[in-house]
Amino acid sequence: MEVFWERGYEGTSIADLTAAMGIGAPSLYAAFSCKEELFQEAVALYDATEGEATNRALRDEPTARSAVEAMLRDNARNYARADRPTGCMIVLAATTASPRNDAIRALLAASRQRSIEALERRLEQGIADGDVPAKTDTASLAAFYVTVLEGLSIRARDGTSQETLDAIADYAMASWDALAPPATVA
Amino acid sequence: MEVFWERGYEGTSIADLTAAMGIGAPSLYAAFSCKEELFQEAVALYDATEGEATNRALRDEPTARSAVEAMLRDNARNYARADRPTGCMIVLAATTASPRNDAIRALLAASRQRSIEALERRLEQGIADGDVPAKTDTASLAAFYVTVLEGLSIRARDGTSQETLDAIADYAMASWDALAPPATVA
DNA sequence: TCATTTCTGTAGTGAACGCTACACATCGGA
DNA sequence: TCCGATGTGTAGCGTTCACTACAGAAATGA
Repeated sequence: MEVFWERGYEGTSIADLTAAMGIGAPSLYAAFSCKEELFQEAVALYDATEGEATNRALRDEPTARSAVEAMLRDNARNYARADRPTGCMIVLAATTASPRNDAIRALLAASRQRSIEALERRLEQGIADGDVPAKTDTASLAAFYVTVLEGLSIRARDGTSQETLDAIADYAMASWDALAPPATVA
Repeated sequence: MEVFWERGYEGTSIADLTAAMGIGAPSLYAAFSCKEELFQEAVALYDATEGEATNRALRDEPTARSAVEAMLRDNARNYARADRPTGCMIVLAATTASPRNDAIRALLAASRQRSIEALERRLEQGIADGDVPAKTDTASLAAFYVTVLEGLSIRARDGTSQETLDAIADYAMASWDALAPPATVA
């Protein structure tokens, strides 16, 4: 998973993977049918581990605002960690691809789409809870915050410091306060 | 340039390029010494053409706010155009790479860094002009808007509609109004 | 018209790709 | 101790990669 995360799908060879695992190619193919299936398993592992920060924020935070803020900040902290690849694997590992590998790109695009939809549902829950204005365009607002989150992955991969990533999250949350100030909630 | 833009550096083969150009490999190598140099020329062409929207916004718009807004909206419109690859080549063509091609990734990262610095200088000009609060952290604010811009490339590549990209730009500008309202300018 | 130069299409280089056949080592159960 | 099964290392499969030698076509200048 970490090799795919660091180098992307097309930038990772089977030799890279077997070297990282300390096994030979036949052992790898005894466990996974092909490179594509192995990548899918790596994505599933990534979702189950690194994706937990976002899931937790959307599930456990009391308000939609704090959920969005926690999603940005917790991921920003994870993206800049020095002990592993920077940024988000789902965002970085295959932004472009040869037509032969377009299914891989589409797989990650679908995962990103699910992130938008999960945030959108959380915003709708906020409307139901009364902490988000009823007239809010939840689809667009969810797209905005996922856009910032995806941009943070590029920033992190380019070496932007965690302090700056946090400042970016600040600016993004300022937008929330401008559009959905608590005072206007019924 | 369009092939690299669509498929990325590692996703593009010499055969893809010669097919798109309608020439043979020897003709290509008579004009460019290697794949990497050809890519650099494609990036230079991209900067000179597609980069003009951002340059124009930062150069010709009267205030820092309108410059940022024009940068986001003009690029958002370009990113979603149906007659060519979606999103920004500089952002998408090599977010990750094999160690062998890391120079390519670093080349694009340096170009992205220049975008942040160009925006930062425009914000400083806004302070000098009096349309940006003097206490503004120009480095962080520039990083924020470039983060949104880079996120828009991911969104565009995932097929997000131009209307939604525009709405995302709206939210990003709402952040400006929250942090740097015109009323507070001296 | 012809010699010279420039270009291009064919064909193929060595290396790296994803993937696999096969012999051998290792190990649990009888 | 022996046997069958499982798993691994070596070696190599066919293909594609970036890149090039070379011969013939096309274009240029006298």
